[in-house]
Amino acid sequence: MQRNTPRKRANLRDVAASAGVSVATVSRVMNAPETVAKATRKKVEEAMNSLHWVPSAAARAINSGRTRFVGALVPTLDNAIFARVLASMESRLATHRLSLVVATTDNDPVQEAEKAKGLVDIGAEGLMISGVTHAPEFYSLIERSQLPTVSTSFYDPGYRLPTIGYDNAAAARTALTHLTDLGHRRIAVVHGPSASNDRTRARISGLEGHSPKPDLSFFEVQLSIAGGCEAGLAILQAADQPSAVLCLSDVLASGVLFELQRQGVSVPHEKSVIGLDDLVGSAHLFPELTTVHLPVSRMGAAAADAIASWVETQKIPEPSLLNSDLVVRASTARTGTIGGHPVARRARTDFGK
Amino acid sequence: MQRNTPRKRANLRDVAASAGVSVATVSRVMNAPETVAKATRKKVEEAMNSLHWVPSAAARAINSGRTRFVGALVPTLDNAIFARVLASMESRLATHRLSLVVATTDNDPVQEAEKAKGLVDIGAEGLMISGVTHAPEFYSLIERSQLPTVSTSFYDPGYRLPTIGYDNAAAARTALTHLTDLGHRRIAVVHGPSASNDRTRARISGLEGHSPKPDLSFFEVQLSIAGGCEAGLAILQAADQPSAVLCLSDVLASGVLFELQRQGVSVPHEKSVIGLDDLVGSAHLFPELTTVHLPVSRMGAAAADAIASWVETQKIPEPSLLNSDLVVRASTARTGTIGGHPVARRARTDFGK
DNA sequence: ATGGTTGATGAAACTGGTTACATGTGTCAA
DNA sequence: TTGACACATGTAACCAGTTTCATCAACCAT
Repeated sequence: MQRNTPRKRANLRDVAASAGVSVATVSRVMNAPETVAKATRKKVEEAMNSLHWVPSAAARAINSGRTRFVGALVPTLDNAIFARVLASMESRLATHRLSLVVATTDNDPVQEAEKAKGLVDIGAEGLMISGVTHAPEFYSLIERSQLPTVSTSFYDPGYRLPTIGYDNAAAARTALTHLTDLGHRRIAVVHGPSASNDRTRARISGLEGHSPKPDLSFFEVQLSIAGGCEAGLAILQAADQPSAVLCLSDVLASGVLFELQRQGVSVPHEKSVIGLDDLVGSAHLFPELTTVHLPVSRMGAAAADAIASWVETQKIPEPSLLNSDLVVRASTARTGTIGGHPVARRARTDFGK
Repeated sequence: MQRNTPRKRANLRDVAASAGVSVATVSRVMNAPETVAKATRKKVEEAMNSLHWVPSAAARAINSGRTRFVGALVPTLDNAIFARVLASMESRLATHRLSLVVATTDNDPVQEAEKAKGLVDIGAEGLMISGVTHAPEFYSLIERSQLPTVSTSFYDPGYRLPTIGYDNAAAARTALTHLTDLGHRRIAVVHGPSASNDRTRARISGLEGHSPKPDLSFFEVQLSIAGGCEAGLAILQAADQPSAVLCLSDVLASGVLFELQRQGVSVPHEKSVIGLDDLVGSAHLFPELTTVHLPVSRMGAAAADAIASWVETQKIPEPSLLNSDLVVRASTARTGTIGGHPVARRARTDFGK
């Protein structure tokens, strides 16, 4: 029973005519109801209802100059880390009565520039991006449009855009130090594609010049659980077996963990594994993953606040460094310690029939 | 060196004046460059640049009647399943030159209605929602605004909105049948909050009246890995130990898996575990998770297409049923079989130093 | 009765684009 | 030389709202 009337949507004038008032009065009913006489208001509201009138967002926006939404450009939604950032950003933006438009870039600066253009075209009031590397077209776009844009996932007060993030190099170093503190010297480092990801490069660079100097071997795989599995297998087939695996991301660490178990290698007894991110699930893996916590929720909220205030006050927000910290759980142990770790492979006790 | 000029953004008239042409010509340079003489075009482009002019999306929208973005209302971004749906939706929408605005509802119909209102207010051209249960205000909103809205994550051709999804009851039944086929009769069912989630309820109802009739015990926990762990522990403490655990979601299954391992219970030897969703990581867990695949990527893409076509042609799309299928992996085994499964706890072979 | 104030409403200008239509110029065939 | 026509450009109306300012009636104090 489709009503095929190519019904032209009613507009404010139609409502005004139908209610027998002026357009100004209708507008007032929307924006300042208390200034309209009760009887008049009622008439207008009835007219609105009977015409199924919904005000045009565009027409409002043209007057206020505000569209009330901002865009976020993230590499992918498949990594829980970005989902987390967006989740907290979205909820914080909501408190500023702002909505969030999401665009994924697949780590490709060209796609990023295109999607950014698309966001500007549809009227985004601000932008959130991830990482330091972007296409020249991207920079010229935000330059000419003077669009409030904050860059996240890293911290650099000297960057051309305000940054809100953590020190990736330091986070990686924290993880490495934890391993060397536990006596590990031969360490496998698992990381995602470094060519297309500056944060990965920053993390790798944080491993340089460490003292005591460890013997690092690098494994580059796709940034996914499957990639982690792949790395886990490759590590086991290497000539010199490392005593610990340092994963530059928790998803990789999860994959490594699963694969080591699959291959019968006990963690942390035979090998320690450390991650970096601290995803919500990481605390519940088996064994519970030792990792470096990255404050991504706070980062999302901070980015939301920064953009909102920039949009509202026109003042460029200060860059902000969020600290990351080591979370020691059950997947790392001192070298040479066999069976000594309290949580790992706890014997089954009194369950079962 | 902030330029504190409270610079009013340049508009089309300013550009026209600066270039010494009419507004129509400037507009043409934007929309039909080939109709403008080369020299003129150049003049105009220079004026645009020097004034840092970016056309107002709102003003464009007011003429075209199009804002070029649609909204998606999902319970949360923290569950990988919704991240997946949104990811595929976003990329498919991009092919229709549409952007995606994301709003989370936290499974709360009131929040959902509010956020929906927000999306309509900022001009969303269409909406995607999840699940069958919504607030009356929500329905009246989409009714009066006549907003193209598709409902996902379930299938019901009789629903008031077109649905694009799978049969939740059937998917759960598929999982259960797999377990009974393997000889399991005493089965623990782990699920998320049912009160606030109709899909969970549908899945539970799919378990009813099964033949052969299994002995089911239900464990309701938060829909998270932590919740799964909790359920895993609770199951082990139950009086009658089930031989299999049916999780109505893969995140729960992951948690159960981790916890069982932590407690020294071997899967699938001592207990089989089956999930429902088939998240990308599930294939790589240890042991690889047997689950029922839900075509969420296809669903996201289908929803994007449906909304796009509805917006463009004004024709209500047909509801669409996507089928789900069993994916047998390593976490389930026949009852009574000890050590017989090929993948589980394979002995460590020739690795190590 | 007069003037001042308040409250409710309307007329019209305005936002920043698009576009129908009009105008003016140059080229070419008759 | 003239008419036809294409091409480039301009004028002004238009989209759907908001907002300024004016108007007018009612009320109250003088």
